[in-house]
Amino acid sequence: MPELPEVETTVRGLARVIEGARIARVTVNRPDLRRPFPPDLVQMLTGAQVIGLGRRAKYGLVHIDRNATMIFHLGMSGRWRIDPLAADKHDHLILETDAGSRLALNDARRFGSVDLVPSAELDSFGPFAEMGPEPLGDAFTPGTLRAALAGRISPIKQMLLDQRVVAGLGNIYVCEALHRAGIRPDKAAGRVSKASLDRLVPAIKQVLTESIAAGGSTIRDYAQPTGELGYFAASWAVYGREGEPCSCGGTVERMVQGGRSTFWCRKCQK
DNA sequence: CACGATACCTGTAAGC
DNA sequence: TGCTTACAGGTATCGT
Repeated sequence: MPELPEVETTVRGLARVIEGARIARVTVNRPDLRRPFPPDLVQMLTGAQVIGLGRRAKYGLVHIDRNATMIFHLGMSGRWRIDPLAADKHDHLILETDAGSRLALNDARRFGSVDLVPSAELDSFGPFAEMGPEPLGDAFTPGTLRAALAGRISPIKQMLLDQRVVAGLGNIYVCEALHRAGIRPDKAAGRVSKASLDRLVPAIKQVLTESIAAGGSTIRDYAQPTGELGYFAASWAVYGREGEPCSCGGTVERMVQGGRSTFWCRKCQK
């Protein structure tokens, strides 16, 4: 999926087109993604004005003037297409604005989701209720991370993917941040030194910030809503680079943790 | 409760 | 050219 930087660039792209606009027409091409669409989705969106966009972790938020918020998740393969030139069989939900723009939520694998909640109840929306801090927020510090990891024996890689520890990281940026901080991905989370966590937190913030500035990471089907590519993939130091040289002179390796690929360098990650 | 395995779904690339 | 297999940005759920 789209991890945090890709959702952030998606939300910014959508905002340019729908913030302040009224949704004139809603088309639902299938009844569900991972979950069924909310039964009142079409009724609530049709005629509503979009008053603002937002993001929580990897979820995009579309606030409308009916005290409601549409929450979308892009799963592994989701993306919004703005004014697509042609229809695609995976365009599942289409919004048309009164200004004539078309927005298509496209998701081949359908691991994504769309929910609708009263805006006042956002914090109690299921997935948000137990979520950890935003990695780019002030509440995410070496101290809070250290407290969250205390006593945990799972590998640090897997703990960073746990949205209850920190919310918004995915496979790519966890690999990249651990590499930047020089930490072995399979080290028990509770045994990562304070000095390492002091490097890890800024490494996470930097890699996310740099990726957002580059427009995210384009892989396969991810693109910003406008169709522009995200260029951060060119900056990956380890992700997807098995067998290639690491900048330290070592070699990037791949291992499997929790059924997912981890890319790392044993020479500079200890 | 923590943790690992599995399921969900389609597309693409690699291997034979 | 098929056909088969492995793998892909995530998360929910179900075992142990």
